[in-house]
Amino acid sequence: MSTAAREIPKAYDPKQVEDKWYARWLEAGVFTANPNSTKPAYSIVIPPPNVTGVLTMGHVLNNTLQDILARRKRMQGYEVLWLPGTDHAGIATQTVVEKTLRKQGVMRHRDELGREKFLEKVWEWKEKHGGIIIQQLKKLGCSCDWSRERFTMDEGYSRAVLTAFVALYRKGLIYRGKRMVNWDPVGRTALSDEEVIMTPTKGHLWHIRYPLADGSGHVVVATTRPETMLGDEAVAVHPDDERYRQWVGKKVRLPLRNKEIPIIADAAVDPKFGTGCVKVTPAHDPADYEMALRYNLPFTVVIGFDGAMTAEAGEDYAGLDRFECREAVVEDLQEQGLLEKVEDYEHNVGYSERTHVPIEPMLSEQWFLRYPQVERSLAAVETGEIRFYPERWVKTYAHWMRNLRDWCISRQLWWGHRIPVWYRGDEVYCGLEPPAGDGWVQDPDVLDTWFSSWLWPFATMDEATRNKFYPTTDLVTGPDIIFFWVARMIMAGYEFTGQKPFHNVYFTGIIRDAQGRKMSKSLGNSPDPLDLIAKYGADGLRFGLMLIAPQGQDILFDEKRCEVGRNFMNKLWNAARFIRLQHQQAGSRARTSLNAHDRRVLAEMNDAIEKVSAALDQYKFNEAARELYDFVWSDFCDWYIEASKVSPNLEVLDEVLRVILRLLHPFAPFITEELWDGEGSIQFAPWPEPRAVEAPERAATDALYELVSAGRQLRNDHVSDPKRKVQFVIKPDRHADFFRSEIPFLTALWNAEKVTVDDRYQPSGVTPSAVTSAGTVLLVGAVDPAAERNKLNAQLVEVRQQIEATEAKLANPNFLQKAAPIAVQRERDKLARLQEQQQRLAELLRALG
RNA sequence: GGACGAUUAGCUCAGUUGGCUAGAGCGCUUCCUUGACAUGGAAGAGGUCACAGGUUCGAGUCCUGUAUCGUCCA
Repeated sequence: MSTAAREIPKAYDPKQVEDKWYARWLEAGVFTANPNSTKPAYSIVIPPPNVTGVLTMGHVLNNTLQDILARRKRMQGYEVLWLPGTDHAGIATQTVVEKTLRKQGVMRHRDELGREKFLEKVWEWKEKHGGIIIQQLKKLGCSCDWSRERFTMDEGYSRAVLTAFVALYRKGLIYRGKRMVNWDPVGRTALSDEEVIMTPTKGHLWHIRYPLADGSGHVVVATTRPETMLGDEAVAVHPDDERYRQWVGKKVRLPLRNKEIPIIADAAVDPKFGTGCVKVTPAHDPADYEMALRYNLPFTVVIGFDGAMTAEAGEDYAGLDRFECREAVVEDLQEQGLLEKVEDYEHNVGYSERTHVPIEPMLSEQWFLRYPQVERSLAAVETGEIRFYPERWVKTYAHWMRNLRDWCISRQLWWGHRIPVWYRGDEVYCGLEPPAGDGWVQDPDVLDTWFSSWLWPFATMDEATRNKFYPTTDLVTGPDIIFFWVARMIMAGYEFTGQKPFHNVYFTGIIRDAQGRKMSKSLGNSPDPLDLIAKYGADGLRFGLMLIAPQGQDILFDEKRCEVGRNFMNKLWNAARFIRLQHQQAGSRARTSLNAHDRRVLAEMNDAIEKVSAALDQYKFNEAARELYDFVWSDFCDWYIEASKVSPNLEVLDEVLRVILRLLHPFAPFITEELWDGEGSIQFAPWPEPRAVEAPERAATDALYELVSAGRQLRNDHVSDPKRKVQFVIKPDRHADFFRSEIPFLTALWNAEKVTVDDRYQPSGVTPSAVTSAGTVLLVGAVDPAAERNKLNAQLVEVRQQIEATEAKLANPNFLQKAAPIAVQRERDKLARLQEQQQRLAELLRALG
């Protein structure tokens, strides 16, 4: 082995390569987008991860896809902007910081610190833990323009958020009002409808007797939340319900509270629920709230913002937690003989997305937004002005857009953009700056984080950048935030820029573990991507993931996938290593002197270019990855490199490798850069285009490869000693001259002593043989005649079955008449081939005696 | 209850507008360290394409229904 060859390690080690190249790329500034470039623009904005978050498999998937898009466009000659950044994630970050400060004994509740002091602590936290995820994205190889990194709480961005608020306020789209909202008693804040997760929960249905005020009996109401009865203001039945018609207008005496409340009739009551007679708690149930408005019922608040019972609940219950109170109420009802029965009951309970506790419907003063540009945003997606991939998400989007309810945008948090509204007595002022004069007090609430991120595609850009790169080209995100983010960005885009924010939206799948469970921190089933990168390399992780990420389907992730990716990189490494070693040896045919293998691989390379390009154009990343995998491993390594060992054509080897590296670069940026020997960085090497090639003899090479496999099988079945040199004879039915010219190739791949092509060969005695579609392969040497006969008979049975099936088809006049002529011809050809094989098998059997 | 998706080898998935003998990877069995690669090579076993109808000369592929699983919405 020459010294040069020894310098190329046998196994690919990504550690030696990845960090080195990323540092060089940063140094060269190759990711920085130039707004003055004359190249066509291509842009993506990153879905900003939580600033204090860490990289998850979901991020790996999402950002690999974006990087593939960005890198390919760079190669295709676009000026690419991939704009990164992070999100302040109001409630999530505040919750985490509060928890930590409590654990450190700094405070029990944030009120002890006060707003300013607390925010200082959050910023400290952000400085310490923010940016981890950015470093992780770099490890993954993401080609973001880091010079444009943004944070939703940055000064400029904050100003954009407040400006948007003021504009919408002045348009009358933002208003303040006392409404029934989703209250998170642990986070102590209101939430939007989207932040409530409905979860089927096992509970009970309590049937409670409410005595009639006139003492003439009782009605039975069914409820899943008995503690709310303390705030009941009516009992309701459906107006058409015959069972209760005579009760309507009477009064019942509310147990435990000893007050009279009316029985009303309302069409909102479901007569099939429970007894068909329901309690009405105006202050603690959205449906009851609506009913109360219709009937002018009072709103008695019995549960406070902290989730504990208020004084209105009565002295027996005031101060109890809502769930303790439930038990107490049930116990008391039971004692008074008013509990008719208890059933097990499963129903949907809303949980806070963040704190995971049951949401409390609560009457409270909040800010709401009437969504702008709804019609236009809906039409844009339905007409394909904005395209969704996969398209089926259009329906989900449209359904949500058609059933919009005003967005509760205020949060009772401190970490976030403070609402730009000031009060003085009855005066209200909305503006970017506090109004002049004394005595103005700013609204204490902050805005929903999504009220800032819906501006992300344009508020992250300065004017020059916007002129070049807005509207952005592609957005890559998960379908779980289609309402939270995607839909709202579209509305914001039209409202504030008059344009759509992006042309295409690609929705990824959700990453699950091997058992199909969603990856989550609490389950501990989510691997740390950095560990995976350390073990398999970023390229291996990326490629392994891409192979299993079908468009819009959920992805069952298993670490095995990374092995596939790593192994593929090693395979590629070694193919390149082989070519380098060849360069050090004498003897190569000229580029112009192509043999059948060269022509074939060049034609297959063209197919690969076309298929990979087409797949990427349609966002079918896994198809592109699979095509590359198959082309590299099977066509290039298994067949072409093997043929090259017999007769190399170095220029073709180099050419194919260079195309492979370029096609693979978006998926595996590091190894392809390392192996690239062209001018400059591979990042700006032109994306390959198919070019005219000499027609490959596909039928002949197919037949040749079939012969190779048949011969190997004979060897495997009949020769136990792998070192033993054997002799093969081919009795060709076609391609005889070609086979003859490929004797060196066959000899090498069969590890044979001698290969002969002879169409008149007559075996003496028992000779193991195999019939292929282009001829018979015989392995010269004695074997067990019975075993040979069995094998041939088995093959004969199979061939006969196929002959019968094909004959039946061709005997069908309908088929002959109606099928496409080419389909008929195919069947005829197939039959002829099969009959030929049958004949060969019969001959061999006869020869065996 | 509504919408959408899935159901093909032990596992995870391909399978274009219906048309050669339904493919791949992993796993499994046998053999192999031969000068690219054991992160590898060769060969093999393994499938009633969820079920039931229908359309068609022909259905894994199209239509209808059913079942199971998943996601979103109410």
